Amino acid sequence: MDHQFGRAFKINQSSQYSSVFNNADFRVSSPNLTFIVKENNLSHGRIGVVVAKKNIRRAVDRNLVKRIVKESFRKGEVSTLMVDIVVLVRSNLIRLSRKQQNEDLTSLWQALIKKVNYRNSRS
RNA sequence: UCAUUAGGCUGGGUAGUCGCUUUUACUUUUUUUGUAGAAGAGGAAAGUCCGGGCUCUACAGGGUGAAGCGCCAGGUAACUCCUGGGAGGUGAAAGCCUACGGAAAGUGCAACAGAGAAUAGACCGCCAGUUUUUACUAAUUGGUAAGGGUGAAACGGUGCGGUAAGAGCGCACCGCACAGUUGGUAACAACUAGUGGCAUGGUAAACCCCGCUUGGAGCAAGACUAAAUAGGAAUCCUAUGGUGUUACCCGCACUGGAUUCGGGUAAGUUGCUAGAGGUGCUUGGUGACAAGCAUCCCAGAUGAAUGACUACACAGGUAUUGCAAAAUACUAGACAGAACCCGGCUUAUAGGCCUAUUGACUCU
RNA sequence: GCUCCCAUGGCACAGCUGGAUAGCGCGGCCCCCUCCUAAGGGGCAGGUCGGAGGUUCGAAUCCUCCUGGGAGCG
Repeated sequence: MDHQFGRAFKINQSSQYSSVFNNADFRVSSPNLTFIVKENNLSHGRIGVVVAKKNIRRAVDRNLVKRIVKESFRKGEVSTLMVDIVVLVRSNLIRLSRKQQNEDLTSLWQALIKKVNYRNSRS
């Protein structure tokens, strides 16, 4: 499997972010994370992580969370889906252990894939 | 060996897999893609508290105001920083701390207590005179700052003389001020058969005075490319006006301005990392630091690159067992992430290592 | 990147040209009033003035450094 993760896989403009926020197709969430999802016309998925300074105070932790989320996005199959994903992070995530974080993420990815497949089969 | 104090260094390691950013070479018609290689967070990157560089603004002119600093000498691009020295405070010592100019230019402040709180002050007390009384008792007039008491603070201290009682009233010693001499670049220190009888209480992180420093804005500074170009309509105000110009006035430069309607843009490149640079050696200096020589190129992201997983060894923490040594299990964790760049300050910081100092104990 | 403000009982505020018992309203507790409640009246508790240093005889107040919260400019 190809595990590339270049700049094309990131959402990197504020207009793109706001379009996802305003025209979201559906959401998937856990107590610590929320995924906001919108279908796109590209051949691959894109991801952007939003971490509020209020939720996670230290810059080290904020960057670490972003890296972890992107890493799991890259490893999984979600990057092949044609969706834009914005991830909102809550303050509890940093208190969990690394294992729990990964479990939380993988379960959310699976739920997301199910929803996308369901929508595709209906249309 | 234990404790104390001061200073410095380090800031987990090795291997593998998958990724990220920049870049070099090759590949490719250019972009892209691919292959191989190289580089990729800190001592505080932090707080934004000071000082500079750099950029723009009249290359900043004058005045008022405002802010900061304040023993002396040196270092530095500069500083409110650093080094060395002095003075004061503190500690048994090594050490540590100090916004450390002026209260003899002026103004103000000092609650409560106390007689009196700043051109001193008679509450008790002491002494003298007068009157009175059994009384050295009381009253009154005056003298008196030695004693008591108040307070954070009471207008030199101790002793002797002196006196009605007292008083720098006189003397000796101490302290203080001034002067001189010596040492020191200086702050300052030491000394004197010296002069003065003592004047000058505290507070300037109260106003203030003196001296020194500071024009303002900040890489979203600024420059360029492309696009849009921007000119249009209406109304109103006016060359004693507006902008540059972020305290105010003058001066200087440029110039008509404001509101509404409708419309458009907000993309990229550069600035951007060769620097008061790093490393090593030598020389000068007590030191901060400086000079010379050699050598190296060492992060440049932009919803923002340095991460994840696995294994091993070492040290650590927690729990259990154990007299202990140790064993087993779990855990991975110091503080923390560059955003134009430097010099400092301040704050956060697990564990480890090194050097010196002082004290105690033991041995030789 | 730059600049400024605030923090005082449970809550919202005053005191900030230094002077000691830190005050007011709402709330809490107790008592009175009422058949009972509300309203009304009386009383009580509750504060190391965000933290740490410094200046001063004396600091909520002045100065310095931190912590937390909020606002503005571009």
